[in-house]
Amino acid sequence: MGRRVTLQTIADRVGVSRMTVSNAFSKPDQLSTGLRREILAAAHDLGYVGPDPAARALARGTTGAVGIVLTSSLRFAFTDLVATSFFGAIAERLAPTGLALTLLTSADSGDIIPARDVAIDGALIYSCDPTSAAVDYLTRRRLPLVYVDQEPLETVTTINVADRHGARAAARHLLDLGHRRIGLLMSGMHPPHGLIDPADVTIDGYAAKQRLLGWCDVLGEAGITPLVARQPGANPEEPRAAARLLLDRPDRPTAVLCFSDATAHGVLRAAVDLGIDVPRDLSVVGFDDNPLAAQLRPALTTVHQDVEAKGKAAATALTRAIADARAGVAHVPQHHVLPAELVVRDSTAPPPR
Amino acid sequence: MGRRVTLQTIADRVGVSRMTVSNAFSKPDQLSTGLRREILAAAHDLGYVGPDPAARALARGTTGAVGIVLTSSLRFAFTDLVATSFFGAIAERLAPTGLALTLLTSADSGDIIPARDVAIDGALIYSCDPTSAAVDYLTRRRLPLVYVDQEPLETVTTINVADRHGARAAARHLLDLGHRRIGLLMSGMHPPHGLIDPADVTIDGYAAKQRLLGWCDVLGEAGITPLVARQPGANPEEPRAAARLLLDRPDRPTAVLCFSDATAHGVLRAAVDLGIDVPRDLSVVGFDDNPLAAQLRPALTTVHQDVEAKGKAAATALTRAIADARAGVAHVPQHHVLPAELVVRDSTAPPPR
DNA sequence: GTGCCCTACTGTACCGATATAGAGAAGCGC
DNA sequence: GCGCTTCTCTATATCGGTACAGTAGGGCAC
Repeated sequence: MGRRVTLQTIADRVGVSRMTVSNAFSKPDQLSTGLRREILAAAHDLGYVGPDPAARALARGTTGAVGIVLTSSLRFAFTDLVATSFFGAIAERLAPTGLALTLLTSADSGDIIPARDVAIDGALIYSCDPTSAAVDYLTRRRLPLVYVDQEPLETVTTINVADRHGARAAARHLLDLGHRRIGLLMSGMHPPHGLIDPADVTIDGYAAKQRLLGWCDVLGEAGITPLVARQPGANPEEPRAAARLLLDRPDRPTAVLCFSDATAHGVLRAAVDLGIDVPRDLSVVGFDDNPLAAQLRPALTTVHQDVEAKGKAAATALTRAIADARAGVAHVPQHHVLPAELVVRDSTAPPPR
Repeated sequence: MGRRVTLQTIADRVGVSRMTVSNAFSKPDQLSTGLRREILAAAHDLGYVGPDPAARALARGTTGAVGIVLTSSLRFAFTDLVATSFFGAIAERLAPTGLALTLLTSADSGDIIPARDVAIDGALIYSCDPTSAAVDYLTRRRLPLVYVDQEPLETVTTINVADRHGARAAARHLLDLGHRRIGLLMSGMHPPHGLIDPADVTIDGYAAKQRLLGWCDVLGEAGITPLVARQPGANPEEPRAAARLLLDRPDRPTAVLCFSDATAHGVLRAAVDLGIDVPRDLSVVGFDDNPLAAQLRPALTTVHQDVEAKGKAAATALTRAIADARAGVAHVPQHHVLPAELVVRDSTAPPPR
């Protein structure tokens, strides 16, 4: 059985040095056209496909792929419209650079840590526990990193959305309409679930925390104590159930601020179940302005974030960080904050009298 | 400036051979606990993070990542609910094996071909022109491959859905209800668009072809010539416009068979625009049974495919092919066909008289 | 005490490329 | 004819690991 075909095989066949064959593939301007043609022909003849990516990665020190680390349930990452739009924007932005995108899960248990074992040139850390083993490895490996929707860290480039600002605007909007009994509907995998004290909210994720803080900034100032419910987020039916914790009660809120459009959708459906008219009897505010928000009925008042721009910014920041690293230049961490703006549609109105 | 820390650095420090250090990380049972602890401590001390993935990939011949090749617009791949659910199912299935998933685009122009330059252990070929350069490289590299929703090829393991069968069921359902004037709404990026002859349909993708064939099998048998419209698929507004080509005419169809639930959604919205009642005045059948189909109003009659199972089957087939390759066993190509079944909901009824 | 196995570790030979410096020939100005 | 640059191509030294075949020493059976 013949050995595998490598550069050397071709070099021997053509009678040139291995380096020249390498150049024929990787640096065409380093050799004469004639010889190059001859080499490529011989390569084709021998069934050689091109330089082995793994060997090239070792020799060059670059792999041509960047990672994106996801902690939260994979099911969620691919079900959530906001997440998928974000991935799409990144992939699209990365395509012309030739970088592939590798999905790295960060299950914290076991010793399966792709982030440790897969070769990449840099990574995006997205909606991911920053203390996870995966992030730890990447950091210690000194790979170029960009944090997205994570607690800002001085030393790392971050991309964030003005969630707190947006949340404030949402809360203020309800106050301006005259609402005083206000419910908050949070999302999060870990207990406690159900009706809870705002102070007890175990926060999952930086964005969730910022949104809650934003609401409380405004409500607190107005002396309002909201009613808070919390639900595990992945399943579309769960928000609907959680919403009833807020709606099935005599002193039910006249308005609900939701962690996302998906949870808001659950509230709308629960309202239908209960015969509560939105916005006449109940105002609902979402978050994200995902593609469905405008199509819901009533169209959802929500806080818009530009996911497309977020993906673009993340991809650009990462490619820049990688370029800096390659050039040996010290990378100066940057901190982008993208706007989040209230979009008033048809799901909010003054409270019933 | 000190050199990078490698296994050798640690070996020198501890006074053992490099191989022993390697074993401390990769084969713990090959050395005594005490020595191992000492080595790991020294490694930690020196800031060594673990074996370099690129070097390991070269030495071991495996990378810990598999690719998924996507041709169709990336925007589409991340916008389409069917595609994203599929990715999710794959990622979830892959996670416990420790394999990461690398998204490989196959832009046919230029020499940016991640599939050629990124090291992977195997790949899924999904909704992708089988003649693309990316697929060609992967094939010639003799990487384990699995084709999903592609024209079956004897020599490669394939995963397909019984699209043609499902399409037949959909068409038969309309005939059974009594429909005779039937429209088809196809999706495809390439011209011609608009109202076209079924024979002129340039097919994009194997699935599209199978669906069209299935419809025509049944309609042809019944002596019915359908009215066919075609639209570029990515944008949610486009089906709505294309639908009007079928609906804005005196002899408008009493029923429309749609390439996907997304296009069916467009038809439903066009019907609303035109004041046409579904299903009283118009029956609409989708394809895929995506998560939204049941939530549309009226709930969509459609052809269900189990995307979750498709992802599972794809991931399993690929990991098996990779295992076979590693073991040096000849891989016997398998051809899975998953069921596609009609789900009758509220968007179909007998034609108006 | 001899033979044998087992454990723990070592030495050498790759894995398949690229970087970098430099050698030899050709072209050019003066 | 001399020196200089340009164009091609070569030689050597990595890149950072892992595989595999040993070797040395200790324990055990008989």
